[in-house]
Amino acid sequence: MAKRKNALGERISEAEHAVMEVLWDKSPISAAEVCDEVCAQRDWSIPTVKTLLSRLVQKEVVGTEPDGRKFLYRPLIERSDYVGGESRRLVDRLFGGRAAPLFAQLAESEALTEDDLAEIEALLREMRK
Amino acid sequence: MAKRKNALGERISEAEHAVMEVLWDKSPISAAEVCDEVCAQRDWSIPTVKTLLSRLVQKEVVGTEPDGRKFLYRPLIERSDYVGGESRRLVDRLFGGRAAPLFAQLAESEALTEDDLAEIEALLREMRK
DNA sequence: GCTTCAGGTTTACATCCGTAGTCGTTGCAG
DNA sequence: CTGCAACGACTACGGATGTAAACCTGAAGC
Repeated sequence: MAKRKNALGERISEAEHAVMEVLWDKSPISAAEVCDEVCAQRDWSIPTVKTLLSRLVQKEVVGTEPDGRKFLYRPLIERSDYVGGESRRLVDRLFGGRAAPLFAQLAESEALTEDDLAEIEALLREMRK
Repeated sequence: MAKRKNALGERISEAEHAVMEVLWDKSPISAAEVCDEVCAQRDWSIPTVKTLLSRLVQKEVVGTEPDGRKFLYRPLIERSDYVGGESRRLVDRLFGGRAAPLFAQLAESEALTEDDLAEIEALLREMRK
């Protein structure tokens, strides 16, 4: 299946997503700084981070700005857009586009904490207003 | 990265998932019958379906039983387990394991229909009991 | 100036995924 | 009995992904 969309067109892989999270959290930053954030957790080396960054730049979801002789990277897409897209993809693929069954599923697999329930109730009340 | 290997261990790819859906809907059935269900929609040929089926068998999420000359295939995992796992993965990866932000996200991106809201409200009331 | 080092660009390579073709066996129509 | 058609098994192959080394260039230290 072909899937070229807009700026969010090229899919972001899981490893790339880890890099995006760092950039969403703090940007613009250098490749080395990105590595500081993730290399430990994911057990990566600098070259790996560099590769992921250039792939993200190619996909036009990350932009660069020169800073002396190096680059600083910053995300070109909003985290909420990415997260929204992924969520929708899941809901479409597994629940026929309906959110309620997803909710039911989470409830059944005990993935909902008391806090979650309270928050969701609050959101619902909010939306009802 | 971690690789799980038991029943639900090996990840099911998107194409494989399409085959699983057929099997969850109707099983046990032959490869040809699976093809009848999906080859049109996904524009696949029989060899493709056979490949996907054998990969699923290798991953031990689909089982076979001989039926004369051929095999009948049937899923070895519950759809709800798969769906639950995928949902949880998404929630973990994108929302720090909390379901409420996912809900908020869906709300914000207008992925919630009036019906969804009503159903979720009902579910909430149910859980409160 | 020459060496070193940091940083980006290229290349590498194994695996997975999507998609499909070829091979070998064997029951069945002649 | 004999060739054929149906199956499953094996093979193929390009593209994406995870992971990383090799290489090039220019700045910074000595």
